[in-house]
Amino acid sequence: MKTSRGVTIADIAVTAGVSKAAVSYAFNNPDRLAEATVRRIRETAEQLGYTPNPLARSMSLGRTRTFGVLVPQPLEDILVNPYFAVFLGGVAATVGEAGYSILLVPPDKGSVERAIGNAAVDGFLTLGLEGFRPTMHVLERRRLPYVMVDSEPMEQVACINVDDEGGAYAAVEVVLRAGHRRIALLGIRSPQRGRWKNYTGTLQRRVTGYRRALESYGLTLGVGSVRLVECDVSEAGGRMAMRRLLSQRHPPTAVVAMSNLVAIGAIGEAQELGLRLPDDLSFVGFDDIPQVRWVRPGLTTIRQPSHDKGRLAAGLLLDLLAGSTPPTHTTLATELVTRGSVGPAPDNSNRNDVATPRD
Amino acid sequence: MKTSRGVTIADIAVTAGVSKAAVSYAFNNPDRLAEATVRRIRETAEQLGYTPNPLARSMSLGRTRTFGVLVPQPLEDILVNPYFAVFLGGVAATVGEAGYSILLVPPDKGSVERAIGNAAVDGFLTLGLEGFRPTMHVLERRRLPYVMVDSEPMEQVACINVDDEGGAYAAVEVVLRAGHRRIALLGIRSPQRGRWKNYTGTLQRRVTGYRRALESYGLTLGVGSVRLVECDVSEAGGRMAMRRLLSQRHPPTAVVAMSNLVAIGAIGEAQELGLRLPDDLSFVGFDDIPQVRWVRPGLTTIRQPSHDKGRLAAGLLLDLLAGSTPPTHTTLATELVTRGSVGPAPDNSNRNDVATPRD
DNA sequence: TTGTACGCGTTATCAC
DNA sequence: GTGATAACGCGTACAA
Repeated sequence: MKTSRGVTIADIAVTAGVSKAAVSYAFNNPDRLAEATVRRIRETAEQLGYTPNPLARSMSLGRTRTFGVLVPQPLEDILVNPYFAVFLGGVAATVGEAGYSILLVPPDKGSVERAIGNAAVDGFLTLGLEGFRPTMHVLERRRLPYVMVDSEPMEQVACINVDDEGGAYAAVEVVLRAGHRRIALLGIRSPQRGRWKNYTGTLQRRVTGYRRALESYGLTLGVGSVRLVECDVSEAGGRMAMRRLLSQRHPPTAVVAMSNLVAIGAIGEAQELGLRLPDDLSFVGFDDIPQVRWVRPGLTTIRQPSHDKGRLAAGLLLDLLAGSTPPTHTTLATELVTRGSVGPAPDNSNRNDVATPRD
Repeated sequence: MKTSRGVTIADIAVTAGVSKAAVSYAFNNPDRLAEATVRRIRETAEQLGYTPNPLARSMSLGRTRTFGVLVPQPLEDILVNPYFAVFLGGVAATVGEAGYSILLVPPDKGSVERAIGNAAVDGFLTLGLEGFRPTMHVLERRRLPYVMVDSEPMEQVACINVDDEGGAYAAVEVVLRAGHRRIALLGIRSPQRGRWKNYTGTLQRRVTGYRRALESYGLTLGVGSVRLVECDVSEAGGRMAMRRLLSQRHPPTAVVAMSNLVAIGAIGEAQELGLRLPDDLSFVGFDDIPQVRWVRPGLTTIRQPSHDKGRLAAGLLLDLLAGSTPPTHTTLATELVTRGSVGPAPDNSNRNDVATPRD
């Protein structure tokens, strides 16, 4: 039982003594009506406190002027990372000009698929999907355009990615060059639970970059003192991982993280445990969150253009919607930003390793 | 001309040889149908690649399961502030459990009112509205429940606020106690363009707190070397303001900002200009963004529970929607967090002021 | 299980 | 040139 049926176009039509169509025209196509009629209709609408029902309008028009941003984790987990805000800012900048809104679409009771089905949007932007097969299937079913960001590039699917492999390669190369051989890679918690050989998309590309860099120095991921540890993408996740790493027999002398947030957490933990940076421990991060410049020592990091990713992805989605473009693939460059968090490997830190550079 | 009319409930009805109603029941009320029928309907739905249209469903049910978060500025401006992400995280935590989504609602071509009209939501959360009268009018028209956060408390309107006045008082008191008399207050760019006597809501409460603290030391805002400067809520805004302040004849010895982001920008600028903290210049911030702990020296700040604001606001909106609660007002406490950014006023810094404490 | 009214605005078609 | 009529979009839910 509804207590207050909102004022509808029909109410105005009756009160003003015109048809529903006239009311609609008075707002959307005033030229078709006599000026006096338009005025009268608008006045009665004003008096009755009429507000068009956006749902009904969307229903008729067949579009919502809303884009869904699909994320694979609960929003409260993702929002802690400024990286997401930067990306979203890029999306918003492009989408806002076109008069579109942004619907945040986290998993519904753990299911990304269910969430897709419930979202009243004109298209989707997906960010960092890992197990993307079933998700894509549902996306295709909805017959809505979508752009995948940070995923595995697929034929006929619009994708925006960055050069993760190159960035990852550069990140590890930095510490290898500095003489480090006991290296911990701080990954991102994934459905694969550490089995990096099963990675896809962004994670896979990064691991490939790591491995290539390691191999050029004769090292192998997972062998000896080079290991990959998955952790929550948060400061706490970095701290926890760091604590575990430092409690081991041969703790790493360098830490390469897939996320600045994780790197900063790890740095905080290391510092609180009395280690000095970069003398005792070196760090490399990944991302370009603006706040990284607040930390001391400066964090050497792989910059990726998150804001541009958002802008481009949103622009591409608008193009797809307009039907003016085929689904394209774009890969943006990453860039090594050198600051103070990487130093030479401590003396004698490599006594357990025989690896030497090949090149 | 549509190229691909999506599969609808009617298509399935025809193919499966049943009525539309049966199809609907097969998904939402299977017990009313024979098992075999349900199975047959679901199978044909599967084969045809049916996806329910969320718009049509919302239309029927009269609810969208979406909340709109109304912000008074373009999203890309607001998203740079981690404060917003924290707030949104609180909203998401509460709203997600209830199966609701979040629609971000920035001004549409500069108009908050237009944006309200276009949003297909069940209710609104507003954040930091300044010129709120016309906005409220439009909100009321839509006859949707809404909760105002960081605004001027109004009768019959659900509001969540923090003790801005107390927080502001404490912020200024800290630097007054430390002997500072040349104090710059870094405000937030508002439609009032610096005329703080016209402030309402959060800004008004903060200025009131500032003034009360100043008065207890015989100082007056806007007189002598105590001034309020509005600036963009961003690091750049803080930097710009700081640069201007330091170029004046009698630069401040203490800076009290309404935002940590602004404070950090100002600190960065001051440091780059060769000033040492807190010896040459003291700073106090406002907010509780997590990343504030990354800056050195530690920023003394007024902590406000942004995450809780989001949680409570969303919870209140859910209650309003359920009709189980009247619109209530809640004020959360603020708290002074002392770190290293406030030091004693430099000697002879007060030679231009005669003010002394009264109490 | 079915038929059908309903929610609400848009727009093509038709009449004056 | 003005305005009305009615179909449409798509699922839901009540009466039969």
